[in-house]
Amino acid sequence: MIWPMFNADQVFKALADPSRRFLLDELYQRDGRTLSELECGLKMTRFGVMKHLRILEDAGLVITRRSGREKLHFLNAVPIRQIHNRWIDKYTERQVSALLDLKSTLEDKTWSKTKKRA
Amino acid sequence: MIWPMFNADQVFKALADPSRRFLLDELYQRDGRTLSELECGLKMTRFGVMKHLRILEDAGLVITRRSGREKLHFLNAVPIRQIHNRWIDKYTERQVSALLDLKSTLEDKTWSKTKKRA
DNA sequence: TTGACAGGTGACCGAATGGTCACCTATGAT
DNA sequence: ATCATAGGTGACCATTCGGTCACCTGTCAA
Repeated sequence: MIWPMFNADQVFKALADPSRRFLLDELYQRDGRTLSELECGLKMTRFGVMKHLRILEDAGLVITRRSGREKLHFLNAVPIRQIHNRWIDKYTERQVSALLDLKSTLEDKTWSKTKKRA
Repeated sequence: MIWPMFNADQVFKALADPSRRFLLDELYQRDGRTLSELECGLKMTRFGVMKHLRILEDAGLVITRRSGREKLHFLNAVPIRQIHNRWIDKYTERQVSALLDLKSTLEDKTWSKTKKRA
């Protein structure tokens, strides 16, 4: 059987750049975007965006499909989950996720939904 | 209320280096190690390891406690879970984690527990 | 108290990274 | 056919990053 095997180093390196995380955020919000669409959100030339998308694709965080002369980009969450599983076992997961659920509940009550992301 | 707020950029940058991921692996296996203990596992001078631990600590991935002239290091999984939550919603989580559980089950049956990590 | 041991700082250097540009290929509309 | 549009490549440069070293601080034991 052929499972897509993700190179941990590539995944982490890919996630290390804020522009690439922004691209993942965009795809998380809506899949299937083209290079030109994704280019709009970043103050950067097309070539920079292309380079970033290439790195995300090589890492397996983004999957692409050609459609005519366009290239559609899709988010793949599997490598993210693998990162999670590396340092969080089933037991710890319950504690940590409960803590963060509580945190977001409190934030929604007291403040507005302000999310600070880099 | 004072919640420990993690800077996303620091966390991802911290995770981008294989030596630092190795240090987290070590602490995941057993908490409360000193610099000297952690130094042994890496082919690097003490100063390099110290720099890496500093970066992990600043990112909130490692928490430290002084004990006499020693400094004990502990793994903190919360930022890892936050990464997870950024791109994996509750619905996707079920699919992805089921997929990875199946994957590891199959691997345990067919092969031995070989883990390739960078 | 003095020496050995655990930890810490700032400067420094080679390697890797982010971003741009000149230039090229392929697809679709007219 | 041809021209605008979407995507792609390789070289190049400034900045950042990983690692080392000379040197310093603090703590425990004899």
